[in-house]
Amino acid sequence: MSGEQIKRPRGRPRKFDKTVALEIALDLFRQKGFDNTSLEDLTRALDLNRPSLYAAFGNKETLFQEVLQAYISGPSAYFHEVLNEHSCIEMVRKLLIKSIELLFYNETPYGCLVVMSTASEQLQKTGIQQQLVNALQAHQQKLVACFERAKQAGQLKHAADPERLALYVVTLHKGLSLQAINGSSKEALLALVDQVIELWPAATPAAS
Amino acid sequence: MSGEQIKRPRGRPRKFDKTVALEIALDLFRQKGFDNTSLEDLTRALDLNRPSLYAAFGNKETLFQEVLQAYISGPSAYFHEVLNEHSCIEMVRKLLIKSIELLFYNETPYGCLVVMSTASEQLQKTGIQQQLVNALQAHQQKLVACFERAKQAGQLKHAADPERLALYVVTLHKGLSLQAINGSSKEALLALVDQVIELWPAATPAAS
DNA sequence: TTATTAATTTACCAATTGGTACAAAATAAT
DNA sequence: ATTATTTTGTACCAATTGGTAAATTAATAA
Repeated sequence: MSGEQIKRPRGRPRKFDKTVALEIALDLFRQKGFDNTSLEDLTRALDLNRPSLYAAFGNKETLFQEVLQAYISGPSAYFHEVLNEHSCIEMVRKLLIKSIELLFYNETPYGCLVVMSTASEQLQKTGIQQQLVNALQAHQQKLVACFERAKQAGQLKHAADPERLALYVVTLHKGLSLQAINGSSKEALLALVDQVIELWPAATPAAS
Repeated sequence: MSGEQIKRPRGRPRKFDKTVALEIALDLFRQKGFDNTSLEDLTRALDLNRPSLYAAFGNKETLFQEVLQAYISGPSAYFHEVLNEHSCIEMVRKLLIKSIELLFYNETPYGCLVVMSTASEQLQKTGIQQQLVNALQAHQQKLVACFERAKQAGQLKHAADPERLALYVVTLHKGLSLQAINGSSKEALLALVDQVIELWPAATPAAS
């Protein structure tokens, strides 16, 4: 029974698990956005008091950043995973569908962490907002690259403009989050994805 | 010279014009959203003190509602005007283009009043949010009706689903606002509209 | 047992929030 | 002139915000 002995740190042990704390905080931030999630909301949901939270995470902004990291590498990892799809129409489909699944992973649809915090003044003046925008734009550029490759490979209509197409997709992507918050059903949004796919400018196969 | 004599009210005259006050407040709400626009922001921008504002508008929520009414019947009147277009593809184009023009009517793009306030807890618990959502859904239904008529008139592909198409359009519409806030240029967004129009499932003319 | 380390708890802080009481000022009606 | 009416200006309020100081508790290392 000489199990893996975890080397416990020196002082009083933490009452809570940082990882699950981040998950709970994520849910809060997604539901209410950064500004509307108060320290009181956080400490109540995490069942710890303010100094503990500050000792563990610094302050509200740094907490948000940790949450954001967990969000990126966790629930919204699909964001980058889909880039590996071979067919670009399939990539778009997966991107949108996974986004919807994430929005509805809980019965009451949570918003998107990013979208729900776009209006935050605090995130704006601390530069976190800009950091987020940059990440989104980088992702958009990756989409452009994908579409360019797809065009070379003859997957897209020859008139297709990769740049425009990427903007089109990310605009839809963000729009989905607003629709979910504003009461569109999961089914309706999935149907919307079908619509997008049907309209997709895939190269028409050679005349039969 | 017996010009139209304006019957002045009884007491001390107002220092400010309610109409322009609403316009200024609109700009603030559009930039910062409901929650992040403080009473101090408002009174400073309107150059009046709090009691005056409260005497004239009730409180922050009722002020917002008046602003909203002014917004609906003013800058975003296009919202309903475009419904009168004969061609439904032209309607969609106008809807999206006018939306972009509104977002960029000032050099620094303001957000959409609605989108910038989706995360507001205050608007949620006062029911104003729901009221907004209802208005948007009513508008969406009008789009559905338009597309149904267009389909009858042979403007749309016979496989087109008016319901899905309407959701598609409003999702793009809301997405535009987020893109503007997140730094997309007016030109890029206008190009996006072209993209949408090119993909539009218009009925293919009879084979030449 | 004692010292060290790090977390918890309680209590507090300054700043900001939306909102208001009350007196002074400006106008019209008498 | 006086009164009635309405808005303005000053000063204030309770509640909430993000954040912290200091003492206490729980663990390990000596």
